[in-house]
Amino acid sequence: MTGPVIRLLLADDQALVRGALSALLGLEPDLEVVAEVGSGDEVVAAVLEHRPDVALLDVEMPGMDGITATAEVRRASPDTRVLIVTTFGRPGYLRRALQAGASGFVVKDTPAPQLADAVRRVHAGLRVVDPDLATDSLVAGESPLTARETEVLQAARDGAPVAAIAQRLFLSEGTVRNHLSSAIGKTGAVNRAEAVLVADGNGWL
Amino acid sequence: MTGPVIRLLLADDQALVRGALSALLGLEPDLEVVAEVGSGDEVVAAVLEHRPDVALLDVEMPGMDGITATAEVRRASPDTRVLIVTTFGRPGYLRRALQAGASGFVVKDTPAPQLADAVRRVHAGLRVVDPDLATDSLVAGESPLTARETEVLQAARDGAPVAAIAQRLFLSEGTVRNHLSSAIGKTGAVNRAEAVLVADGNGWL
DNA sequence: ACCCCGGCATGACAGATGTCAGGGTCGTGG
DNA sequence: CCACGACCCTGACATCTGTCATGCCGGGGT
Repeated sequence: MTGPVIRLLLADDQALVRGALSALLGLEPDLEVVAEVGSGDEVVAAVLEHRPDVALLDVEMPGMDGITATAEVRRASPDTRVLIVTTFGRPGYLRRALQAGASGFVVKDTPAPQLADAVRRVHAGLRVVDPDLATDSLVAGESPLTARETEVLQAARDGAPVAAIAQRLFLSEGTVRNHLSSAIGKTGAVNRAEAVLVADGNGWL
Repeated sequence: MTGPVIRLLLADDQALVRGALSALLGLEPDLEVVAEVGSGDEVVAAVLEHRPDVALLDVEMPGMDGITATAEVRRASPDTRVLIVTTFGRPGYLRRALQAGASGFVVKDTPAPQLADAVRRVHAGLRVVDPDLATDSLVAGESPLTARETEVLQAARDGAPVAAIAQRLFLSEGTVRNHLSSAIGKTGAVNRAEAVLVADGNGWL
């Protein structure tokens, strides 16, 4: 092995998955995992300390989500490329990750041998996105919800009644009902519960 | 390496995670992954074909959940022990998995080096359960919901209105409302949305 | 026999949800 | 300046949700 090694950072809150991915990538002679972190807010510090070539970030992590961490990494270490590795291929996630500066986006349904390939392509400056997911992203489009509607729908996630949401967000109950109604209409749902599922599934929340 | 090898089967619907676990366990000289499947309904056939010593099963899989697959495996191949490896350490899952015949239950938050240890202990006839999870299980207890209440609450998961649930389950709307009301009371929730979350979080659905 | 329990059903009703109309304020762009 | 969109608010109202009381049926246990 005389060629250069691609240095990697892994960020995933599930320790077992993180360790397994490290083992998988560690089998590749041209890849080396130099750091692993379990929460989003540890990513940038680890990037600055270890200077990886490619950071593989999960989306849903405690402390900071992978998309926000992507933007931070790109700002703090422009030479580090980001590959998102996530359970849910939600169109909104794809769009926002690419806008945040990610070079690639793979879902955990991807066959294992393809991950090392994706890492190498990202490292070589290419963009790696599943074509089906790209299509879904075009179909789902950008979130039709205003920031406030998104916030109210987020608050409605756990079934909170209008009064509780109004209290939590310092709004009147009528305003909350209006925002929910609007979000229900924009997502084509029959009620708030379904609106939450639609928006969540599209990565709009 | 002169000792015996423990033969493993992996079942997880996420190809990347499955492959990564295979790589992780494959690093152990006394472990050998002899089969991998991506859905629950493929588990038994693969067990019968490959005769693994230990089957590592995820819970939430298409085709058949890992708990049902556990019972099937234990019936079809009593010499094969089952280790559940799951994202969600829900108390109800733990209880039902052990009752179905699983010898171990680990969550994906478990540090990677502990997985091989867990496999060896299960193979040696020991039982492997996280003590915190066992405590949660005792606290949460068995589901207080009747089968019918569970079924109605399941149907309510995606926000379906009462009329739609009644139609889907061939019940009257009044009966659906009664079952939902009962489930809300038993879970201590304020409405059906919260009841779904409570029951889900406890592994009762 | 009776009793208990779970499941299903009906009906009444209070409160919550969602829709719609209308109005005001603020910031942005032409 | 005006127009527009986002946000917030109020009020009216139809519909849905959840609760409660009541009753019937079937199965299992004593």
